Amino acid sequence: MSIRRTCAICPAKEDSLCHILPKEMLSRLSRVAHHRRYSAGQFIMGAGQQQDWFGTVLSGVVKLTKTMVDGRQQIVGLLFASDFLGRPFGADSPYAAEAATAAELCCFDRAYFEDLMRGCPELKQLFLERTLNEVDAARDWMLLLGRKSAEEKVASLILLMAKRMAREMDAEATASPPVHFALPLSRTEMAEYLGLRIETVSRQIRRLRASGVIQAENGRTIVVRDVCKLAEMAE
Amino acid sequence: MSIRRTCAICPAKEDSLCHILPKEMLSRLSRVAHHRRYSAGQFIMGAGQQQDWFGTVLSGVVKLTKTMVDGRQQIVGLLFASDFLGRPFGADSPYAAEAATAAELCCFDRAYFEDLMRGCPELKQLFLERTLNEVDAARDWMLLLGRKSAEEKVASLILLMAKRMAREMDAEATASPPVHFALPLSRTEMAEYLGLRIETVSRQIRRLRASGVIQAENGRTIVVRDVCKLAEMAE
DNA sequence: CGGCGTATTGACCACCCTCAACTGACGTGG
DNA sequence: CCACGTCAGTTGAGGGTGGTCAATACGCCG
Repeated sequence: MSIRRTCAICPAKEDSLCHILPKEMLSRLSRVAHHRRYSAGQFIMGAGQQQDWFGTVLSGVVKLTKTMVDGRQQIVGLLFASDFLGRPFGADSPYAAEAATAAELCCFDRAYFEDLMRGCPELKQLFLERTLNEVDAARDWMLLLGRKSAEEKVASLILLMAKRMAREMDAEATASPPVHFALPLSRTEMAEYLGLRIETVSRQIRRLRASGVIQAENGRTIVVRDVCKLAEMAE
Repeated sequence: MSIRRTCAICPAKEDSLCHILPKEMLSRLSRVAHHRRYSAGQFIMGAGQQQDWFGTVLSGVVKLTKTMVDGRQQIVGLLFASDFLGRPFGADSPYAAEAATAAELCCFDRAYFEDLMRGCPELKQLFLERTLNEVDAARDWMLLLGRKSAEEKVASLILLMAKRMAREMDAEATASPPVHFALPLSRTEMAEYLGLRIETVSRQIRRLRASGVIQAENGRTIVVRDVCKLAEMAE
């Protein structure tokens, strides 16, 4: 049994959950997996309803959101390439998933994947470790939301995006100090992730630009000129 | 092999991680487990250092905190009876644990417990599900920190504490609408959990009292007169 | 009683929100 | 080709929520 071409050229490869699967299991999984494409802003899955599939992000950025009855919204997580989307084992996902940029997912049947975890302790172990990391990331963000100033929040977010987006690009681009990338989030989304208003985000970005730490050509492209300074501003 | 008395009378029993262990495993675990007592405010484990043991909370409340270099602090989680404390599998815990009230833990050796999980899929499964719930709880709190007003924040926290503390008491006390309990957190700690200042918390509690939703005899005891109204204020 | 730590209360102020106008990019249609 | 609408982002002016600082009250204990 050989691995299908789709898996052999998988962009998430080494970082994905499935890469630890033994060859024959991966081969079988690849047979039931299928890809889905979403355009920016497109709805992926809803809050409070159990989805019959899970997915791995192959490209693009997916946001997880929570919404209050009166419409206030908070982004509670971002998924980049190789991240896993879905809530296995019973409970339904308490948040909605939406494509922040154009995105591609590799999807597999819910029951199938849960069986796979039961049958492959290594897979379950890896998933568990990822979930533990998600807890840590969420709690890190709690510190940001609860204690940081608007300036620190925006600096932290740009730093986070720079780090994660850099991986999607060539290694050489990552090495050279002035990091150059396209923001995967709109101002509105940045605000929703940071617990701020869009105007505040806009003003803080202006200040960062004025201080020479970043350089923004048009609204969506950013050059981080001084990563250290930015990290320092993010505390 | 019989189960030791310590486990037979365990206050966390049905809700603890270990309750799904088969008898003989539990029996062996109980032999290596030992209890630790902490007084309110006492330090339990540090951030960034790997502990050589894990624990289950038997009584009291434990807080998990993150601190910035300049001293700003955020509580990122609360542990009540039957909750698990520790970060298995490699990574060190990125937050500190401290007793919020007098607390008692049931502790077991790190390596031993990790082996136990490897040997008992049911245990690992339960731990995984709990971890998933922790992610959800952390993200719920992100919504609170990012989007709720001071009034909603305080109402949410009192509601949360009322729910969790009620379990520690008699079932009859839970049933009757006016819930009566002792706050496990000081004003400072409430503020650190809510991303507010102590004075703001104090003022909001006063407003809740003025509106008749709660009733506070001395600083640390609270009676929730109208649970529905409180839930409504928390959104 | 005095001392200490925690909580409350008040006065003031700053940061961020709110509202509103404006700009620029893009697409459509006359 | 330009007029027009739309949408995202920017900028400005003003206001409110929650922070800051300081004084006071309260509970606890020696």
